[in-house]
Amino acid sequence: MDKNITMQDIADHLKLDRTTVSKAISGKGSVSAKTIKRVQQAIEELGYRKDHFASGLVTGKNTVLAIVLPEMKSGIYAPFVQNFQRTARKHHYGVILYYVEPQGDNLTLTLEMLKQQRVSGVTFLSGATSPSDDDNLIRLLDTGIAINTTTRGFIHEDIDGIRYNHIKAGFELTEHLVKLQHKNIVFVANTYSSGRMDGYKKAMQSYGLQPVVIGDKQSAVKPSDYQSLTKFSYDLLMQEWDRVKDASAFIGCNDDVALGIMHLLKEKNVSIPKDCSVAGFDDLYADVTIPQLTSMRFPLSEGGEKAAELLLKRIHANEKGFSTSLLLDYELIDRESTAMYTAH
Amino acid sequence: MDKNITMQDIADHLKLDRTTVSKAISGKGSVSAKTIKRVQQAIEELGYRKDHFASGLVTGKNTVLAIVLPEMKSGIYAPFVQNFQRTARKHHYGVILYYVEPQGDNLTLTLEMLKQQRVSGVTFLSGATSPSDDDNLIRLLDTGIAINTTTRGFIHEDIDGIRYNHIKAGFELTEHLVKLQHKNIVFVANTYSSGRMDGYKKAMQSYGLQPVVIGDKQSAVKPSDYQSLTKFSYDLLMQEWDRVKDASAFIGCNDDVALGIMHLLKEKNVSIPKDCSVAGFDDLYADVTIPQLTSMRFPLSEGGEKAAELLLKRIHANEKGFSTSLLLDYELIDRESTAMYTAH
DNA sequence: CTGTTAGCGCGTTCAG
DNA sequence: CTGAACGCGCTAACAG
Repeated sequence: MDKNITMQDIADHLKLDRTTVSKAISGKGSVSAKTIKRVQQAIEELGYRKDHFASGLVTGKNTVLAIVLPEMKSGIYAPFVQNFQRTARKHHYGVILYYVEPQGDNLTLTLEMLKQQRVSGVTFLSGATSPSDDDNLIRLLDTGIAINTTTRGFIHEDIDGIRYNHIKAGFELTEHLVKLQHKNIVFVANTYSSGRMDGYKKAMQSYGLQPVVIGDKQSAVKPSDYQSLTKFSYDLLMQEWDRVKDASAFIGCNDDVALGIMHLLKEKNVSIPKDCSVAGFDDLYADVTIPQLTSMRFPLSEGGEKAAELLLKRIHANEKGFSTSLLLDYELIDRESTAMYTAH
Repeated sequence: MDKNITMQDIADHLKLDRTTVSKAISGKGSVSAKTIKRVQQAIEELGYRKDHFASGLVTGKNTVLAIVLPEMKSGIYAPFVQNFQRTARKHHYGVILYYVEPQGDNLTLTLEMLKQQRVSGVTFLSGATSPSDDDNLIRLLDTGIAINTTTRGFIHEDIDGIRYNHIKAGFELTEHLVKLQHKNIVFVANTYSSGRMDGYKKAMQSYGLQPVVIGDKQSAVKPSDYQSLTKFSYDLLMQEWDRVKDASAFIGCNDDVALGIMHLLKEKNVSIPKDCSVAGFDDLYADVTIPQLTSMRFPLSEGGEKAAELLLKRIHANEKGFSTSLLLDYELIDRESTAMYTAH
């Protein structure tokens, strides 16, 4: 009754061969313009839709992309996944998700499943793979699958890369505060010193200001002792208070850290942003802080979109030999926690 | 060279017919125990792995499950998705994700893609479908796909449901505070009065205490005026302060609201939890508050696991005619923001 | 330009 | 119990 109609059906209806129809649709073989028209019309009439799945069996590629991402409790990758899917959907591609345990051994299984499903392209998110997996990724290329990664260095000329400009983000946020007349700006780091801090230092130096970083190296308070970076930065600031209490602005190396700063300042009755400005990175908690936190928004949504686009591009125009590398910028989201410096 | 070996290969190797091998593997037709052994051995030897994709073309079902979820910026569903995938992977099923815009019209496209991909089962998350879509879901059943939903009422006897026990959660959290000797417990609601509030009221009454709810109906401060529930609850409490300042405990109808409460209490120099306890629901921001917030953890991870299991169960034992309905419990996560009541 | 002949890898009839 | 035959829906190499 509601049976799906196939190429055969439209071939019968037109007294043609199914393969001719196939060519008319794909445009691969040579078909007369007239029959192409007829086929197109019959397609409309009968409401035919090509079965990509069946087609996948013979071509070896299904209209599906995949994301491989690390198992984490945070769910931080949600915007990436969402925009990746949205972009894929525009091109009528589905999106399969594979989680891998960092340091786990299920990447192998994942790669098997990718192949089995005839996935056309896959993005490996930062944390899902390490350099030791690179050989496997390169081997995966032989199956004709499109590949890219985020936050990884160059792996292969046929693997694209998406990176984030942490340094520029650090620079811009610092510059923003400098332009608000702040001079005494403290950066609260983490033992893992990312490019964000480098950007901060660069900005401070280029404006002739003295960088002050706490929490980067041998502070008595270590983030590894905490399950929460917020509490870490709170305790850190508490301990280093004498050293930094004259600061008119704090930058947390991420929003968790920035929140710890805010908590401590409130406790010290330092008004934000009247007496002191606070800013962070990632833009995760803007809506749950009072005042709302100024933050450099991590371009995850954009990343998802670009990743899918890169895959699609490789799939449709399969030129080989050059890896494109995208460097995505953060975006300053200026909210209530930062303001013009005022002397007291 | 590295060619995938097929049933044909193992048939050749055993001088058998391909279809006999197929039967030996599936156990459907009748095959001698001896040849089954031989086949199993050859499978090991040659490293054969069944191609589920190809098999999907003939059976009409691929070893893939799907989740349909609403496009939202929050990414709250991440734990659900992650555990769903983890469960699916155990059974060698893949997971396809489809986002739909609430009130958008791409659900139709999504259902088409589900069918095209020969998805074996699908979970529709709360917010992705509304009662007006039910006819489409029921029609989808005809394709032999397994279906369940979360936070939806009964739809069809062949569609399972997962629900969350909001009332019990409200009750338990309130009871927890009562057992800490609190008597004056205020519930900060939202215009949408969920079961959480009902549970609160029920608990208060059953302990002979007077429920006090603010923010539920005609308060001058309306959540719709805010993009952030945190700011809403902060302002609300500010305005109603005279009425509730004697409370020894506050319950926010979710963690966003609870954070607004915390912010205001800090500003009023009410010490948490010494002078006043605060608790919330969902357990989203535990690690970024100081003190850490006591909260009823929303069983999203469990939901993901159960949803996948329900699908798998329907797929493998295809009995029809009874819809199972799961009611999942929240879990009290007792942290620093709640403490025994002490008179001042 | 069209149709023929072969598959892709597997499942489900039927005879033998 | 085994094998032969047909089909899932589509693509790709040839001939006509």
